[in-house]
Amino acid sequence: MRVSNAEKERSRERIITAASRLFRAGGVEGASVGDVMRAAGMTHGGFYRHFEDKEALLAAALTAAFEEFARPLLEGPAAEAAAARNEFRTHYLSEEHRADPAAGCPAAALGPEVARARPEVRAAFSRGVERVAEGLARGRATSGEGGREALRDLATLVGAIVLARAVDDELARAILGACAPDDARR
Amino acid sequence: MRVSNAEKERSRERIITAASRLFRAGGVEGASVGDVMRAAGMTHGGFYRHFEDKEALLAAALTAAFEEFARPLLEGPAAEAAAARNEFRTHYLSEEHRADPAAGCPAAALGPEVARARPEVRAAFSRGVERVAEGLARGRATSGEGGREALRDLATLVGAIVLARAVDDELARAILGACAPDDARR
DNA sequence: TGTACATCAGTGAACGCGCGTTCACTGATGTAC
DNA sequence: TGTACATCAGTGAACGCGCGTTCACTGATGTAC
Repeated sequence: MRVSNAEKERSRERIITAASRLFRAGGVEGASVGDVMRAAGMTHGGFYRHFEDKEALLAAALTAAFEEFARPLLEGPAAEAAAARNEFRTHYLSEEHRADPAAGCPAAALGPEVARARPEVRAAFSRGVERVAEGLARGRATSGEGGREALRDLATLVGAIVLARAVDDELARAILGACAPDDARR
Repeated sequence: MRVSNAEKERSRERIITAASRLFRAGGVEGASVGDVMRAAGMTHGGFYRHFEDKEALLAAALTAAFEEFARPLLEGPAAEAAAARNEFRTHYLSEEHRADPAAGCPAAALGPEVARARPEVRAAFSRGVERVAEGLARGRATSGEGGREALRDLATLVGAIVLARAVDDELARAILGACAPDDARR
């Protein structure tokens, strides 16, 4: 039975939200279209009324995940940007973030899979990375150097959590600790 | 027809070498057991004379890939450790490494998949990360600080290449450039 | 505003396909004497 | 060293399974008048 346009839009949002969590948790290949639709409260058949194919959903899920993930960096007043950045970094390198990829950084969870995906998916990922880097650059040197620092910071964070999640607990703690700010300079 | 023990051992090495390349190139799920065996010059049925299952092969492939990848850092004389480290870093952040994951860093190519794998696989990955970190720590401060720096360097390298491979070319260049040593201090 | 009809969101069965794994078989290799 | 037999590496067919995607169908919604 047909549902209203407003309800269709709500269905679409539920699908994207579910995919954004399930893909980050288990990888794109670890969550089937059926899994995603079930998590969104529907059956699998209706999926193709919303997306061309599974990879189109991945693009939408990445955009949503990055936007949500970068929000704390981008929404506060400029004067508090440095504080927001520190808080972001601390959370990023926390045991909670390591243990909960479903709500965590999409770049760390899906990078290698996106590297093998269609240009459309890579484009969504690129825009997301730019958003996070933009957030990390706020309130920094206005020259190109601020952007450079932001990108290097982001790379360190992503690498740290990718490694920490794949290694045993002891080594993970050493990695996360090594990448944490060790003084006020950072 | 049965083959000699020596030939069996050679078969095993070919399987591991093929898997180590194919898994890095396309992900573990992107290369089937049949693909690996074909690349090793055999048919799929014999696979289980060598490995319990596909994940056991992943553990072996990770060990081999890390050992090969860390070798340049570990084998030279101690006096040249700093130079080897710089060369390693430069190659790591190069366009060649970005374009050729099959011969590249196993951590960057397979981290997220390993994070979801069995303890046996995670253990092999952990030992590999330790080996690379050991290589990066050679000739550095003997205190704990040298190891800390090595781990942070490794995280930056891994994150940079994970991001660079998933984003478009222009942003990739910016990321790799931002993580490259910009003076003799690094 | 009301009516008649076209549209289409969601359902659930079905499809073709590739996967990891198993198995019977072959015949060369390993081993016990 | 030679012989007889057990072992087992590799082959290729077959298995069960889950996947992405398609499709006929239903009936509520959207729309043209």
